[in-house]
Amino acid sequence: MAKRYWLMKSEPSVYSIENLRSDGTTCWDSIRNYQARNNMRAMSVGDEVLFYHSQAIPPGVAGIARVVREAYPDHTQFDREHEYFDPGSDEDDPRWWMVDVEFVRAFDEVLPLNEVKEDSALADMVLVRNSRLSVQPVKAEEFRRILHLGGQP
DNA sequence: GCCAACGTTGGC
DNA sequence: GCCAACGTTGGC
Repeated sequence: MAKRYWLMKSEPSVYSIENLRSDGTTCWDSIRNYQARNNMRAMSVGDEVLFYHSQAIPPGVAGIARVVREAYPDHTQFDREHEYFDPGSDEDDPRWWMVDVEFVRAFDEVLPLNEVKEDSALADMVLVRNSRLSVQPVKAEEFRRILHLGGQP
């Protein structure tokens, strides 16, 4: 399977690219949206991820991560104490899944969403067309274009 | 804080 | 299966 590309959103006040830098690797838990979950289940080890800061000033692409573990059940759905506990999920047939990603690098500066929106080559990005989806596919040429706009080699 | 866009729930 | 009501996301 050829390498694929994705974009994953995180609120930096909760978990930023700098948190990922210091952790090295993290599990992408607490996703409770079927489309986002399906996208995570389609990921392969080695796929590259644009790490996006939402609810930030400015919102935008903050860096790059890489998938290091394919989808496995999200433990938080079974944790009664957890905010995203899901009483409807069966341990033998879990509803929610997550992947592990590792830090690759941070952009020197966040590439702001408005610059993405202004770039005609990126007009069809899911990010531009459906601003709500938190885990989304990115085309190879879109990924390359984002890196270019973000000042990456 | 507002609100548009989207997703989910539940009555019928 | 439709659709109104409600909830959430996320830019601004």
